[in-house]
Amino acid sequence: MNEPAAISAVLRTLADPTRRALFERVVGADEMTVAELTRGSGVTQGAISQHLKSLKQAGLVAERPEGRNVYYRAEPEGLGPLVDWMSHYGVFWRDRFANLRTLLKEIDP
Amino acid sequence: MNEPAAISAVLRTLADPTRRALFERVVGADEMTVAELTRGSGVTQGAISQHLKSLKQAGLVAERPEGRNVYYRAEPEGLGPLVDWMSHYGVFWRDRFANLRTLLKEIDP
DNA sequence: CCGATACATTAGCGTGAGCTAATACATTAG
DNA sequence: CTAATGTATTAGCTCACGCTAATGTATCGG
Repeated sequence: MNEPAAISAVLRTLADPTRRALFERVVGADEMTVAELTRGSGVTQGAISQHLKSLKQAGLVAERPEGRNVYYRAEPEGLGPLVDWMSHYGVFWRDRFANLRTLLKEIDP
Repeated sequence: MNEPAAISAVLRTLADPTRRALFERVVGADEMTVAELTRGSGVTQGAISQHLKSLKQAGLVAERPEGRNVYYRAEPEGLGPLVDWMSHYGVFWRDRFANLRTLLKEIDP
């Protein structure tokens, strides 16, 4: 996928609150099954599968089938296009760089 | 606006390709009128005004009326919620930190 | 004044997104 | 084998979105 399309895909995918919440839950855990993700989501299992399909196509999650379960995990590279796109507007980040600095130190002191 | 709503607004606003292109053009210049932004946009002036309204409500642009012209400029704080949201997933950035490091040095050597 | 210009707003149209309910398919349990 | 469980897929509904065309409003020029 070329970059502009990737950016559109990531933004469009994360724009939906239900789907973003789903992604955040996947991020929080190492792996989760569809059934676990359905519980407490407020929507049907079918809807969850559809959202996971979108997230997968956007490169934000990956799946690992095991028996009749399918475990989903977050995919690091998925947010890459968004990071790259925002890097283009780095001039706007200056007010927020305290956060980034903290983050940098925490990861690579 | 509370933070979750702000994130949704920013993501939803930037998800549309036409609107994102509009934002990128505003970022590229200091200020632009609606007529200038309409030229080469591929859509009607009315559509541009609608998109600018969305961008304004998301906090991504600001306006400065002057006579019968209205000058639009990019608004730094608008991307803040998105930066904050992504900071939460800093664990995913490691592959991309070269870019951020470069950016940091460039701004505060 | 009066026509032209710049922008905003509205109604209406077409399209796509998200949801449910139902179904299909594979796997496990008994 | 049969029933139950986990997941994906589909059809169909509703609704919001982006667009155009048209109109409204204010400002500038002659």
